[in-house]
Amino acid sequence: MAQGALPGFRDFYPQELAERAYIMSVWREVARRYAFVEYDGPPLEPLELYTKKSGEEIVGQLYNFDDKGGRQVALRPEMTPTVARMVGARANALRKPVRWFSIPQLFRYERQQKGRLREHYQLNVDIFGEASVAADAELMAAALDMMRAFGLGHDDVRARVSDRRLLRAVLTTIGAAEDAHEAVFAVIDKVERTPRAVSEEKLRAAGLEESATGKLFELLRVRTAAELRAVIGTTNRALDERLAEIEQYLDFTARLGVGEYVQLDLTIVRGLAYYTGIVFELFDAKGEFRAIAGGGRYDTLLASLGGVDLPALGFGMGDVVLGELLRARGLMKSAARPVEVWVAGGERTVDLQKVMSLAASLRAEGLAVEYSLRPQQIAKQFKAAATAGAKRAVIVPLATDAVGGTEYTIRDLDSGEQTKYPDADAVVRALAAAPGAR
RNA sequence: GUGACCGUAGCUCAAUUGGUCAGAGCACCGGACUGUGGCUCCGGGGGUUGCGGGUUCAAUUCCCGUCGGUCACCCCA
Repeated sequence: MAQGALPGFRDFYPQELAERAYIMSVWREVARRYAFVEYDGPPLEPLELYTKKSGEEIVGQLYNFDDKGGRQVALRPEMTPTVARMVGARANALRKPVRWFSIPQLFRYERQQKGRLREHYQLNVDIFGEASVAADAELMAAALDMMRAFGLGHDDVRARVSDRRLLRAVLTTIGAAEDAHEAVFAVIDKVERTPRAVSEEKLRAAGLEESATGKLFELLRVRTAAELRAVIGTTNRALDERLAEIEQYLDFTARLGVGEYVQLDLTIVRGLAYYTGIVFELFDAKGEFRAIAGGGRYDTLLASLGGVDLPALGFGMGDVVLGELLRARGLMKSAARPVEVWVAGGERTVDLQKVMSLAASLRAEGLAVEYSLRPQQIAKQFKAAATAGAKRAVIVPLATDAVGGTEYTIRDLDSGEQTKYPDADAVVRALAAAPGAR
């Protein structure tokens, strides 16, 4: 067996690259519709950029090394620190809100598994400088419009939304002490893949009363704001504020046309990281795959990284899980550009020369042209044209003999329809005038 | 980092209880088809059976190690 790519890394053969290009083209197109503009940063960053935000533990999960100048560097595992730096550096000059997106290749030194490699391309969409929930709704709409653009309807994809501040208010309301919240978050984050008895035990250890635990499990099953209000029963000012906000958010997403995808789901916590407000994850409705995308609001991150104090929110969407889902649903397309015209001619070098001249003229018109690089039987050339997926073929008359006449023929390889032209110029004019040879 | 399962041509797989078992289909290349393709027929290239040891008269088939793959845990992108 020949040496393959490193574990967790991918070779992109033309077919796979065409699929990747398709995914990226959809990302870019929808991002454009939402007026997000593209940026990029360096794939290699100072190690410190990541340890400062996530602590030293993260180093075990990074591709890092000392460069020849003795600097500690790392292949970027995420884009947020980079974009935070970039925005911070020009915060005053940028028109707010800042709407940026990027499609970086990210790296993570971790054992690979389904939907998770050591490298992937991840769309990052962020908004900086806007604290309103309208921005949260806008972000969600962009993510879901991408799903729609890929052909994934609300029967295929679910957007599960929560809000950390809402969850805190809920916890307080049901009687969970402030200092137990973090521990409760951790339990909630894993509640779906943990036996209930285990979760209950952990909640008890965190100091929750039996009644509060029961209430919490009820609340985690809630999927609308109205249900939440009904289940929790009592209310208070902090809870009211948060409920009003999430309700407005849900209304906004509906106004933006993606309401049927969105549901409230307090089990969504998004790790333990830097999120401060509304958080969300996109899943396939059947629950076969990992999260397709995830994100939320991180209003304090820029300031904590030593930059400006700007509210911020964003989401990431990787190409791996999305690709798996699209393939499984028969929705994967390819951005491959096929051969538009195949030029066929006789079996001698003089014939090949005529073929080359015509090919050059057609290429000058912008057409994708291929031909047999060595003189061969015309049947063979047609076989090659078919295999290449060419849309049309041009048959060049023999250079010397008059067999077959002196006219050029354009043949539609799908329909078999043929048209004759007196000379090469006429062929070029005909093909250049009728592009769309896809 | 931990655990389970798996590893035969580019792909999908076959090879009786270890004994001509290294094969088939697809793909690729060539020929049948000396001015027209995708069909058909024929032929060809390509594998030290992931790699390295061991057991045995004999291993693809058993054992160990290693590398790789898949899945789960950890963690999260």
